[in-house]
Amino acid sequence: MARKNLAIGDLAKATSTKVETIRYYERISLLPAPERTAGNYRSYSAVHLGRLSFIRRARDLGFSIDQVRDLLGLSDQRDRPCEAVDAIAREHLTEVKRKIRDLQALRRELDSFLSQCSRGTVAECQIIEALSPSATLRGHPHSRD
Amino acid sequence: MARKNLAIGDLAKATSTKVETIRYYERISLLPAPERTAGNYRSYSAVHLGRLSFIRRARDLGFSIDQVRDLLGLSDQRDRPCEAVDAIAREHLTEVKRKIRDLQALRRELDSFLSQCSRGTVAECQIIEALSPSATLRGHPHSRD
DNA sequence: TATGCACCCTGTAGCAACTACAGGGTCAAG
DNA sequence: CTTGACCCTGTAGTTGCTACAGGGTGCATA
Repeated sequence: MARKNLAIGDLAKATSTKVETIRYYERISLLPAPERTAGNYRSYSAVHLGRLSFIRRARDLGFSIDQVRDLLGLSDQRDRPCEAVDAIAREHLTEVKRKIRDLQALRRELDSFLSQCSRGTVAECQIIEALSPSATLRGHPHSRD
Repeated sequence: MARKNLAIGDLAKATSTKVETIRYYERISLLPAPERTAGNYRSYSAVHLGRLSFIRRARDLGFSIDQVRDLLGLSDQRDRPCEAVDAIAREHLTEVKRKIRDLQALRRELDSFLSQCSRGTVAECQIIEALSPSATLRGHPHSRD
């Protein structure tokens, strides 16, 4: 009673995934290999659709492939306590928070560089100046060659 | 009057860069190839030290290798207007802001998942539920196999 | 002088997570 | 029966390094 099987292109469209990515997921055993048609085409069932949707969603949320693999494994063990799931999500959240902090620090630095730009020549450019090593400790390199 | 030339390991220490990374930068023509000693060791001058420090700082600020290449090229054209420098920094800032926004959205989602975790079994896990495709549109997969 | 040992050399392969071919085969429409 | 859209496998490219393997160099010490 397999209702409607999907070719790889259909699955790709249904999940906004590239065909190559689906084959890649199969190669790394993230998505199980589907049946094949007489012409050797992959033929996906609703189970695959569900599984790939799960993967995509988790990937969109920034979980690594390994984390997704763990989450998938856990999601199949429905009677186990969900502490492990919680732990993965929590670990990921910590990572995300760290990245946000780092990027915000970065933004402040870039903001400050840009606000100081006097639109003169490169020689006076505060951005280049800021990137240059210990600007006050040396003369301008190549200043008179 | 070359004051003090550095072996690759010294340069690595001075810039908190791995030796392999320095050789990699040379291979991709980001850092110019230095002189060699009689024994074929790389011998770096203060110019290299300055250039690598610039590269590291820019990389720490999240500029891509190509952006760093552009910034380096511009920093050598000291009499040109610094608009191009400004443009690179501005473009990068836009990217950084976008990443921050994305990550904050992500954090909100993860926060909400975690706050709903009832510490029951995987079957009731809100995190898994949230990742699962259109949860209301289907029964539990594998629910009775 | 021999012998460690730390350092250096080249070249290549690996990491994540895809993406993009090349060089074919399949299938339905016209 | 040909055209075109799709599919197949396999391999190489992407970014920015990092990690070997299998050697050579240079200096101190026994």
